[in-house]
Amino acid sequence: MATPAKAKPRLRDAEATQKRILEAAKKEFAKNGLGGARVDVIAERAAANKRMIYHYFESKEALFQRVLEDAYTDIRQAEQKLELDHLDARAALETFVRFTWKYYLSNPEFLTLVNSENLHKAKHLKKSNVIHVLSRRLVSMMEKLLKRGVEEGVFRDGIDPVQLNITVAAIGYYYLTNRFTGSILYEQNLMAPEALEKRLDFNVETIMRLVSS
Amino acid sequence: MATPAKAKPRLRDAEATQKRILEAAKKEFAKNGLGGARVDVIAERAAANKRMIYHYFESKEALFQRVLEDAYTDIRQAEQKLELDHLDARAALETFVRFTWKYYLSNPEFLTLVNSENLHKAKHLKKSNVIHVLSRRLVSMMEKLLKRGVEEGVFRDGIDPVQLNITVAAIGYYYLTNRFTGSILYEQNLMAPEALEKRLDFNVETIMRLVSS
DNA sequence: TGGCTTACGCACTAACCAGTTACTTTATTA
DNA sequence: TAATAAAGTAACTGGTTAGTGCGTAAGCCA
Repeated sequence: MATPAKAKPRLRDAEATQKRILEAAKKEFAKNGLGGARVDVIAERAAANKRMIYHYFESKEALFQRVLEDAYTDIRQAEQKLELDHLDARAALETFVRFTWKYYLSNPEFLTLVNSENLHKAKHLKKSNVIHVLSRRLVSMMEKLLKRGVEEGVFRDGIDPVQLNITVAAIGYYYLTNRFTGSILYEQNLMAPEALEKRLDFNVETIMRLVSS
Repeated sequence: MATPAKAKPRLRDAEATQKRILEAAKKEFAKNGLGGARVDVIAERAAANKRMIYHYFESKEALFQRVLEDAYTDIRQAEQKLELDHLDARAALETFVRFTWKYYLSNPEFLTLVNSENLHKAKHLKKSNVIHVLSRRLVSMMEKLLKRGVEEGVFRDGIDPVQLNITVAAIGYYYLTNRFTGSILYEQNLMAPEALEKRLDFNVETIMRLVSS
């Protein structure tokens, strides 16, 4: 009754195995980077045989590309679900800043995967076809939001949506991806609940002041 | 006359060999991360024997720690050389923002080394002793600058110097470390001279608006 | 129910790589 | 100048790792 779709838990389930491999791979790649990740570890954590990884995903690098694509798809889909049109421009932008922060905070693997991909000069993302459609939606969302803010008289004119997107990402991403070195340099636990709250407020302030007319 | 210190270019020069190893290691670690870096490659690029690396620097990880310490020392020293006290608060802060950007731009290895260290949860930086002194100087520099700005009546009161430091770093660091994925996502070359200039101006604007009274 | 497709697993290999052993060569100093 | 310390080298080792060959059995369909 509770699980109508998967009536019989098949002993052999290609789809489920692939899902387990992808999930394990995301964790392993995020933890150790592409180079440091071990295929054997992925197989073990997926409760699958290593042979299966090469059966479903050609190679370690092809698997990494798939994990990366899935990660971008996930964040871009979550952004689209925000439905910022229902809010006035200022509230919408603040919602977006808070969302971005929370997404990074609850999906730290995303940060590490992106870092790893940049270490490899984005060679895997280059091969991907799904990426462009996703990010175009994000830019046009920000474009509309900025235009609306100008019309409402609360945002100044002429702000580049790409620069703003990058900045919103940057102020959250940098803090969180460098949380370990940051905590040592500044001699405080940057991941303490109060510290996180403080940073999010600071980020909202930064963006609001940046766009305000 | 031109080189008074090193009269005879010795065939065997411990100091010079160590320097060559450190320089080669910085490049290799920055290019491939700690895990992806190859000790043999470092030895070859340093025109030294691999045994020398273990003679001077115990292990691969100890060498990485040393490279990382040197990198932090270099940027902190460069910051101190700015002598921001000679400028009014607004000019001083703008100078600092522009310096930070230019430093990252001309020392991209720094970004990758820090990323790599965070992938390893800052385990090497934890062992370091020189780091704290360096970063305390940076925070107090920003503290003084903010205080001066308030006294001049150009900055608002109550800005956390650590948050500001993190933000100045973030808006430059993120753009540059993610230049490869960014160029694909936004379908433009983020490293084109005009794009770089545009970003730096945007960053100055972001910080100035953030602190303005 | 027998035949065929495909999910799955064991055990291997070829290459790689951090670190070491045992040695030679060069410079310094008693 | 002989002794000694330090710089440098080549070849090796033990462990690891991405990728594979080959075999087994589960599920599907005629």
